[in-house]
Amino acid sequence: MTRPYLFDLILDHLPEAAHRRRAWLALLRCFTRIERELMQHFAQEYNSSLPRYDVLTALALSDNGLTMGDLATLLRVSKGNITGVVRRLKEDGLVRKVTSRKDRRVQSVTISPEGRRLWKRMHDDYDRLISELLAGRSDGQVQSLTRALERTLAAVNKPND
Amino acid sequence: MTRPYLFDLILDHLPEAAHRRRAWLALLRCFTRIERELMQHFAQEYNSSLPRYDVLTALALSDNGLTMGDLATLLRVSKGNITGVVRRLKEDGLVRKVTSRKDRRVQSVTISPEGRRLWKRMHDDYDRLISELLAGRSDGQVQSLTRALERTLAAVNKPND
DNA sequence: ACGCGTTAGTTTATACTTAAACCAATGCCC
DNA sequence: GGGCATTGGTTTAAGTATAAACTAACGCGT
Repeated sequence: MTRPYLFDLILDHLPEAAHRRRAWLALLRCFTRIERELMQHFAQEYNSSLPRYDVLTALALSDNGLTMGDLATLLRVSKGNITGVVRRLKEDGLVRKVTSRKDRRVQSVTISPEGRRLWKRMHDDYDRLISELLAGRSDGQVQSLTRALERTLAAVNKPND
Repeated sequence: MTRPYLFDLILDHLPEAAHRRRAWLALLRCFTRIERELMQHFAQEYNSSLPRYDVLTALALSDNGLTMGDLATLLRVSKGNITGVVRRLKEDGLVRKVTSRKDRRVQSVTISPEGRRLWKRMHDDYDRLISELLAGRSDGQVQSLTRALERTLAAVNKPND
């Protein structure tokens, strides 16, 4: 019925006891399913993308602007990546970028009024979409999933010694 | 202590009741954390990538080879994407690609012996890495996470009625 | 056999991503 | 103040991703 999917193929070849591999597969599917929904919505509705939204979010939530390095650290991406995304946002008038007077190596990036307006709309849409996508689960089920994921993340971050 | 992270910034600005947004944030963090680990390992160890591994996996688990369209459907990516990844795998001698004699539009892609050898190593590594990353969680905890994710995915796939 | 819609894949244009090389400004240390 | 390591960002090269335009082959109906 549903289109064939690589992960079903993998699942068929997985020993019953591969619990962790199954968990990762479930995580991967769940993530990519939701991410794709968000991505397509942003593309159609705003001709924009999740990386652009992330940069705008970082700037919108930071009062005094951020440097390129701040952005790279916050978003966990390379500095070269930030250079490109910010350049395109600037071309669209959504952010400003000025060289710091104290240290001429430093670029200070701030969100423009149009940028903030767009961000607000995207932000609301994002929340609404997530709510809709997860509407089939009760608050309790959602919170229990959150706890399981947070504990898993914590366990991954400090590997057992 | 840990480096500042956009998602912590967002979390600070989130109303207590945004359960679904919190769940998505947790899912996103957990996923990207593990994916990054896999990606870096594949890059360093095999000078390769997850998309390449995915294509090799699809071919390794399919007995008679696959067409470009089959690969695109299985991996849920565009056909143009497959064209590029398969071309590079072919250049590295990991796959073969021959035009079907029945229908000269169709390309039949198969994994080469070297491709299968590499895939086996990557596959074992992949399993091992996932096991290590999730070693801090008990089998029961892992299975409970899997169930929660699978139910969430099912709920996302058939929106509320 | 001709035309024509459909299908399979490739190409193109653009964006996002990284790592690594590079450039320029800073700030130290003597 | 001259040299030099460090730091902040950009550039470059390559891979990954999409959508949309395109090409070639098929197959069907007449």
